Amino acid sequence: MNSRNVTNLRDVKSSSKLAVSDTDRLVDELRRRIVNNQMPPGSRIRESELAEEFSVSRSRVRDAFGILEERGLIERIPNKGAVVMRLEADSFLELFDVREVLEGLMVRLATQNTEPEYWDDLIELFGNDLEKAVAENDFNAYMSAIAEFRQSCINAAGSGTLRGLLDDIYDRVLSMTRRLMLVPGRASEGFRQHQEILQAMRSGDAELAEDLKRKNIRSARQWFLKYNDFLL
Amino acid sequence: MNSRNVTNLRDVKSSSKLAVSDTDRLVDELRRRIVNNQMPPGSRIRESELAEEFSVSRSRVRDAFGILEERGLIERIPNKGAVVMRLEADSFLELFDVREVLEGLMVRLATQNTEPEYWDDLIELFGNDLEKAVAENDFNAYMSAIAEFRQSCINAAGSGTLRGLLDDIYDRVLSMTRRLMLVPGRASEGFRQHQEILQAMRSGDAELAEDLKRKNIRSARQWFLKYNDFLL
DNA sequence: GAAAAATATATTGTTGACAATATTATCGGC
DNA sequence: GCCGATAATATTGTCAACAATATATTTTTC
Repeated sequence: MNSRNVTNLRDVKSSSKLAVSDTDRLVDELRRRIVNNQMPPGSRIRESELAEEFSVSRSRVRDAFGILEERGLIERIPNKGAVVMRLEADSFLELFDVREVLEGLMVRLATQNTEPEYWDDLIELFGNDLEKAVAENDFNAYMSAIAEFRQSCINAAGSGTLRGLLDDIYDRVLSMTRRLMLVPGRASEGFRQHQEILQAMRSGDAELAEDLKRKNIRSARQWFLKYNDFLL
Repeated sequence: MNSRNVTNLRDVKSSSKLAVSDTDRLVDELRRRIVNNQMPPGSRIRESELAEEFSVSRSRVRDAFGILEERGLIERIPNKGAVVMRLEADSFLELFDVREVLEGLMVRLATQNTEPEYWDDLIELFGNDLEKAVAENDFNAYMSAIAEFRQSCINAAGSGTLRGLLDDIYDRVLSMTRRLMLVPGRASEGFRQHQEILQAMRSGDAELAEDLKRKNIRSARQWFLKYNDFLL
């Protein structure tokens, strides 16, 4: 967190244009590459390479590495260098556990803090068109819809603390989320679950929404467990 | 999270003796000073001062600042320096919200992963002696008991991811926890709640334990709300 | 020819010097 | 005496050279 309060780096950057340092840019770009699997887990990253590519001094790269390390995206081994963190099955299960409670909290707060109409746009987004797209395996459309849902919820929840925690976790599970979507049946189930959650939110039932969101993550966890041989 | 997997810095350091860098030591000491209010919120911290005091180069201090910043303990303002983060009432309420779900998860997992006997020591610790101590306002005894409870739960839960999140939050709320203890009635209520939670854990009822822990945090939140004029 | 030792190379870790910026002190005008 | 401009100081930000460490290569020895 930089010129920031309790919320984390990205928020402030997106809300206040100025003061994006070299380090911040580096962090952002490396984060992008990691979550897009352009730098797959286990990849070695050399400081000097990046310094040259981005035309910055090695110190900046070093600072960026420090932040990425603290976020759990890379691992630094003294005198050996940095490698993209490799997540094991255990870690994913742990992440599912914390996601269950945190995303549950997210939708509860979001529901409590908004008028029912706030959700109409999302309900429309999760309508027949998207259902068809999901049925036809258009995962990009589904992914961006999920992302929008997530973003709207975080904004509505209005907790910088929660946003910070969720953002950190999100980076670590994104690639897995995408792979999980490929498992036959998972996407359409997830779609339906999101519809149900949105209905609960629209009707203002925060407790129900929380419960449904938790069930949603728990079911994703089940699919992961069942297919983790293929997913990891 | 450093030469470390998903867990965070402190864990690894405490489990593997070697490789405690200057930076790590600095982070630890500064963290201690901040949570003990030796450096109260709003305090300005100068890099060169610390560099001299610890006989390290300013770069190390800088690295440490980066980590503390990412953890939300200090705020860095470009070209102006670092100040200890000042938490507002809103932030505390946000922290209570996330604590509620995360500590709930903590006791649920802890209960699931242990044999009933695991909790006997803690149950004894939270016995008549401690009750008397609390009644006589011996807050140090109570604080360390709470800390032990917490640590046992985290260990039993066995999730590095969760531990990392809780540790981060802990640092930010410790000073508030201590102040809240001074409010007449809060300490003894908290004590009783912990006894109940321990009973639930001892009997293996994970769901109940989670529910009780959540109620525990929620009641702390209520007290905070009621007395925040005095607490902040 | 294989294993061990010694050398060479590459990469990370650390530092102190310098540049950029903000804060404080000084001075002159009214 | 007070306000604004300007200089002096202090503090953070950046960098490039050097040291320490690990890895790869070559040489030596049996």
